[in-house]
Amino acid sequence: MIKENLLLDFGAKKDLYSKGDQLFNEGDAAVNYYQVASGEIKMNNYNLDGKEFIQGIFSVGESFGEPPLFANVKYPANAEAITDSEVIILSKEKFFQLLTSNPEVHLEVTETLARRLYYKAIMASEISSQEPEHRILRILDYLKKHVHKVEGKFSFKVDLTRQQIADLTGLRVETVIRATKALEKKGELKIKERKVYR
Amino acid sequence: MIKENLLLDFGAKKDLYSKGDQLFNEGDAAVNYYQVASGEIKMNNYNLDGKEFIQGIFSVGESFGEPPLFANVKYPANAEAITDSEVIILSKEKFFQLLTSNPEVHLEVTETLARRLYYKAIMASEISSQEPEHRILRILDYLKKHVHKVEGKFSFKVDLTRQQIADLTGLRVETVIRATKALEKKGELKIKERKVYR
DNA sequence: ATGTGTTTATGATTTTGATCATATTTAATT
DNA sequence: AATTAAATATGATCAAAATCATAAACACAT
Repeated sequence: MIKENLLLDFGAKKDLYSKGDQLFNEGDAAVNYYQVASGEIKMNNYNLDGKEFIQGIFSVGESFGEPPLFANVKYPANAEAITDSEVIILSKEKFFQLLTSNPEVHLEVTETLARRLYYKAIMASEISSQEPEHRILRILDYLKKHVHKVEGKFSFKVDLTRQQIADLTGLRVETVIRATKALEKKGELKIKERKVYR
Repeated sequence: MIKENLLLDFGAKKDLYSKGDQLFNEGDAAVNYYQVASGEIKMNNYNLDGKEFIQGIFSVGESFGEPPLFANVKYPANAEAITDSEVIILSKEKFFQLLTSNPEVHLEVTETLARRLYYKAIMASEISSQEPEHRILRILDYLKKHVHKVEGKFSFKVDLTRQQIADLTGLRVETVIRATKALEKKGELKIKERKVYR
């Protein structure tokens, strides 16, 4: 996260998006730095049979879509507003100016990328093989520990639908529903008013 | 990749590893920057049932294991020499000194992380759902385009065993063997003297 | 209060990749 | 050259998740 004032100093603008709006699409060239000011943005892919895969969900303070700015590649996924959202946008050129004149911010950005890489590395190995129950627990544990940063049993209320969990894990809704029930029976998680707690 | 001389200037040392040697293990704290001088290093995980998942394979000039230096997390995977290898090692402190006094190198490191993130993003969505043939093609196409950087049909000789392809995609050897054969029949790839060409 | 859409739920069936077993070919080692 | 090990190959069976079908519960808008 880069301080809002600093971004505005370098000419960033705030944009409003309504639920369902697309910010950019897979294959687009990357020309901006994006940071969530309010609401939630998801990055996702749709594969050939129309099935969605959610790369990540970004909330207030989090940036997204920076890697292609550095790597000079096209966006590997789409960005879509999950809820009505405000997003701070800074052009690529000005973003790099900002980094050059603020090395400590550059280091923070690198750290952000490193953290995301860490997440992807873990998910890659978990998703590749493990059974459904394993995949679900790993995703939930990651969100609990690294995104929402809460501790204690069942202290994390998972604010995702079964469908979204499916899209994060590459499973099917029915499988997620059955697996979460099985996990509740095993005491790995709680289900209260249809919401999952971990 | 950071220039060897620059690394040595900052006090880096070269170490020799024999095929099969472990450089670090999942869960270890990250204390060094690593860069391959010769040979090949892989980073991998073993899941509960002993199945291997290969996070990446790094050849001469490539660095690995940097993210945890920035993100202050434990290694998410092991590092093992695939062949006898020489590796340049620089301590975390000196690595950061190097970055601070060489901002352009820092930018290159960030770019490396960004590229790897791009790869992981693509793989995550491909691996999550697609059928085996799809997964294999995507991995091969990525290696062809982004790692070996060759163009033209069947111009890329895949220097991986069927087992390694399986470990990269999260599939089983038998599945990879059958899928590659099916792909050859479809004209998507060539098999010459047991080697796959894409 | 009623209707509409979304999310969760559950059973039956199908499909596909994993698993098991075993064989053949090629490469490495003595 | 002979032996051993590694990699590729292939058929048969099994298991598990996807798929299909359908229903119930809930959220919300009118």
